Amino acid sequence: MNHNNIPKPTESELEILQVLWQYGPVSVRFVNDKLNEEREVGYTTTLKLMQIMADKGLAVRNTESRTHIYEAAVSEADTQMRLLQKFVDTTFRGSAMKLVMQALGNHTASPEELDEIRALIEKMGSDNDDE
Amino acid sequence: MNHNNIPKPTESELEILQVLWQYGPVSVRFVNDKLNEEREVGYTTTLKLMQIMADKGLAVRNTESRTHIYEAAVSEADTQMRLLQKFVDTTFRGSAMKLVMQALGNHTASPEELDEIRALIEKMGSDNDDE
DNA sequence: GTTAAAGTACGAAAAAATTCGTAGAAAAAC
DNA sequence: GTTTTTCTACGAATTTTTTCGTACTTTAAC
Repeated sequence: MNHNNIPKPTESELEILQVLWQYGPVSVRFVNDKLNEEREVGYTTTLKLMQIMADKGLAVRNTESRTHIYEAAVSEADTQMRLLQKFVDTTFRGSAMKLVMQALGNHTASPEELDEIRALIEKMGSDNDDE
Repeated sequence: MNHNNIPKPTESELEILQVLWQYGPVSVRFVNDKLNEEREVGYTTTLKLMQIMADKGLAVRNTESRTHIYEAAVSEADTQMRLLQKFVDTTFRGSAMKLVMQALGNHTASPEELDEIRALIEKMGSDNDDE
């Protein structure tokens, strides 16, 4: 089935997407093994989930060989952005800044990371005439 | 019922918590009206949810008068932190920095907000001119 | 060739979350 | 005082998500 608007992944689907994003086109067996490093999941459970994901358009699969190979059909950055948007809305009532402050305050950042953010801030401050 | 470890709120429960956090101790009617500003929700639906929340320990209620008054039993900041932690893990694979960059990059920040972040970064011990 | 192992398909059970209908009590309106 | 409105209680239907059992097919091992 080919849906035009891809829905947001569920928790379990996101776990699988993480594996697909990290390791590229892989088999169900591979994904299931990865998931089982964290928690016990049955093989057919993972299989079913990945089939559903293919159905929803979250993943694509190559069925040429008997062992189907799955690949993410949505980009990591896009998905993160979508989920972040929703998360900011529901949890931080839309205040991205509050989220940033909380995340920053809670995390021990390295000087390099802080420099990165500093650079981004400078860039944002200089050309904020667009968007 | 009094649970000792309060579970993380579901999506719907979080919506209700937002109202409780913003408006303090209020009635079910009040919460339901607020929710209906966004989307249609039946009164008994909201009622049931709030009863469940009281049961779980997410909210407390005063049943002295016929109209029960509900109040959040978990703090906004704590809950945000808990949910943020989980969100960073599942969506950004634990990289708070990537989340911050994404959130910053996606949001049009005011100069005041940027100053706030700049200040926070300075405070985090970044007064070194390395690299 | 037979047996065992590894795959997919798929329905359906189980679990979790959401929504609602109905009953009955209390308060308000008339 | 009767009727109407407003509230809680609560079971249960619905929907969504997750998990799994079983059947069947293909490949690998022996």
